Amino acid sequence: MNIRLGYVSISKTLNITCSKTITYSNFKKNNDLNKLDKIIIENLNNLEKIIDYNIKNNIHFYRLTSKLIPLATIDNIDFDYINKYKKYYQKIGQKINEHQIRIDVHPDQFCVLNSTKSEVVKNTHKILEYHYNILEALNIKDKVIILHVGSSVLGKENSIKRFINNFYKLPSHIRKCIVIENDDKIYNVLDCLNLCKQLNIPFILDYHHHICNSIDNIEDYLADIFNTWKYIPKIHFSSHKANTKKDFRSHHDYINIDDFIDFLNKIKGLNDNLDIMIEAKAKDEALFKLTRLLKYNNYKFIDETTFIN
DNA sequence: ACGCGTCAAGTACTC
DNA sequence: GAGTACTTGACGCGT
Repeated sequence: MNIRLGYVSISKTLNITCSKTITYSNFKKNNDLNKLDKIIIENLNNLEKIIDYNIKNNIHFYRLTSKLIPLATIDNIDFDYINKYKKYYQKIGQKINEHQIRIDVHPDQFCVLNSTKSEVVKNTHKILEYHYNILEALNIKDKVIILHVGSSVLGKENSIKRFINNFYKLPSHIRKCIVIENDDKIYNVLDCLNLCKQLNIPFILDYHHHICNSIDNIEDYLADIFNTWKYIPKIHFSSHKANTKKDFRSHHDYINIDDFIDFLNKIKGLNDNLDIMIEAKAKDEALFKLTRLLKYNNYKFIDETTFIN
C-alpha cells in the first residue's frame, strides 16, 4: 500500500506561523479592525508560504490551523473574513488543488456538539460554520472537519444520543464534512466506529488515543475502519511524551520508529492507499526524521513523503 | 530581547 | 460551588 505522511499547522523548518492572533480583551480596548486586518493578511501570506513549502517538499497532506482568522467565532464581533480576502483564498486554494494536497481541519476543545449546554452547542455551530467557510473559500473539494464525540455528562449512552440528535440538527453541507475521531479518555475505537456506521460518516483512527483508551483486538476492526471512508482513509499517529502517568497522553516531539513499524505491520495489505497525519510537536521535522528512519529500515519511498508498506 | 502570566470559548475531577 | 488540571501556541506586559 502507498502511504502518504502529513503534519499539522506549523512548519518548524520555515519558522513562521499562520496562527497569529489578537486577544479579545486587547481587541475590545479600541476595536482596532485595522490591526485585525493586518494579522489576517499576515496569516494568509504565511499559509501560502507553508503551502509552497509543502509543494516543494512533496508533502501531500496537511492540517490547517483553526486560528487562521482570529476572533472569527466571537458572538458580538461581526466582520467579513471571507469576501474581503477572497483573492488570498483563491490563490492559496489554487495551489492546494493544483498539487492535490489533502487538507483537513480539527476544531479545538470548545467545539462540543453533544454538550448539555445549549449555548455551547450554539457556539459549536458557529465554530463549524467558520471551518466550513474557510474550506469553501479555499475551494477544497473533499472537506473534512474532525470532531471528537465530546462530553460524557449523564453517561456515555446518553451523550452519544445527544451527539446524534445534534448532528442531525446541523445543516447538511456541514454534516457532509464531519468525521469522528476516538479520544484518549472516553470514546474508544468501537464507540466511534459504531457511531460512524450509524451516521454513515468516516471514522478517523487516532492510534495514540487508542493506546491510551484501548479496545481488545483492534486488528479485527481495521478493515471496517478503513471502509468508512469513501476515498483514501486517513489516521492519526503520535508517540507518548513520557512513560509516566502524567505525560503518557501528551505528544512527544518525534515519532517512535519501533511503534510506527509495529503499526505498519498491523495494517499491511488492508488498503491500496492510506494517509497518516503525524501529530508530533516537532511538526514537519518529526515527519522528515520519520522518513529517514523508515528508509534506514528499508522502506521504499516513491517521493519525499510517500512510501510503500 | 526575554521571560512569564494570561488568553474567548469546555469538561472533568477534587475538595 | 469553587478551584484546578488538561493543553496549546501565541499574546502582551514587565523588566
